[in-house]
Amino acid sequence: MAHDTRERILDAALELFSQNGYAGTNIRELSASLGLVKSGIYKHFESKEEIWNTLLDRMIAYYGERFGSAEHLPPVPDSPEELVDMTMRLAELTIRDEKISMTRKVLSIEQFRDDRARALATKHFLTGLTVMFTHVFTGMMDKGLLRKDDPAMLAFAYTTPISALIHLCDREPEKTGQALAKIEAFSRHFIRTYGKDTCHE
Amino acid sequence: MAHDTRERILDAALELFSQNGYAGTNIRELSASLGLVKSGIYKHFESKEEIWNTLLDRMIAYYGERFGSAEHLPPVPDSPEELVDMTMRLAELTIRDEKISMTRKVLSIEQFRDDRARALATKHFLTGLTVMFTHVFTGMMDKGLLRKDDPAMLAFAYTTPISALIHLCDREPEKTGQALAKIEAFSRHFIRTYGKDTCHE
DNA sequence: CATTGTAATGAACGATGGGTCACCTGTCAA
DNA sequence: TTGACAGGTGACCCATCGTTCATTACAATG
Repeated sequence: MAHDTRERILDAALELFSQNGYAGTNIRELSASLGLVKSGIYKHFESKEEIWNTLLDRMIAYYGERFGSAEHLPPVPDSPEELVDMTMRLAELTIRDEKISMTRKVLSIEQFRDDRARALATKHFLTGLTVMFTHVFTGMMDKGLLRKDDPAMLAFAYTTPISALIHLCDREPEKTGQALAKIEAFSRHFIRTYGKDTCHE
Repeated sequence: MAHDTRERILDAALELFSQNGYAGTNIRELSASLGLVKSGIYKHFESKEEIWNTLLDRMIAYYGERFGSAEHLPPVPDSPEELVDMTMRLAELTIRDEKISMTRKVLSIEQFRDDRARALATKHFLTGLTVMFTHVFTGMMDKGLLRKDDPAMLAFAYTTPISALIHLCDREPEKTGQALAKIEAFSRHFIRTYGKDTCHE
């Protein structure tokens, strides 16, 4: 019970912060959204800022254990089609998972005023995916599925367009369908371009 | 003088909003940053919200006349090197121009709570550059500088990675040098991949 | 010179923000 | 049964928020 409320506060805070930002959220509506009165919050956190810092701690820790460690690197695909599959699974997950989506929104909002949010935003939006797909593409080149090229550059060229579409979904969720279709089209186009057997004259 | 102060208020508001967001900015520090007392603001705007709306009007109008009209489409390059040049000029401009950079920051912060900011963010971050480079690449294919391919897809694949690096510069300005270098490297890599005479076996 | 209008001031206002505190309630261990 | 304590309540505190207003400073106009 004790722990439960603390977790519920963090959940609600993430939701509100991802909509209105830290400064745009007040303790009254935060507590109200949990069906308790505002002073109740202070039994679990000593200040609004502590809620924010705890939330950031969680986001940083979650990201670290989920994407930061080597053992969570995805398996190297055995065919171009498997790359598309893997990409789509990853994209759908990261778009549809409410918590991950809200985390991205919060980072978008707070990245310019909080240094830890700034650093995590760069990981989330740029370097994380690039590192992951550098590994994937290195493996695919070894297997002869991709032509020899700079895997880090390919990873960068592959993940940033997808990332842009993920951001679009955060901003305009009603375009999720189109965005996913575009991700798939892009993924196939990418393979057509960089696949081993491809030669355009 | 009259008009001047109004403009200075808008400039200062853009700067503060881009750092702390609309909710995180108060009229006192806004007026203080202009060397006047807070009530002075209300001779020029009737509310904080009117400042925000005026600022958004300006951003929307500026974007429309700057990137929205057909006559502002860039000339089609006559060589691959010219594409790199044009890209670098555009990137440096958009990164180093304080007002444009602050506009992007504001849109990042406010995109989830204001519908007009949401729409403008999608233009700024995604569709604007794509439309522009669809035109460029169509022209380059006609001139035989790029292999035949879907120009919209190429434009998407070309502009979104650059856009990601521009966002990085907004977030971590000290990385501007590396980011620009990476943009150039990416641009050259892109041409090596899609240039007409290229054939990887 | 008097007048008129505009920009700026500083004191004040009500509303709302985050945070505190004394109190109540139910649970559980001794 | 009792006592301690965690979790929740409502009244309250004070700083700060956006905003108003009577007044002043001053430039331009007649």
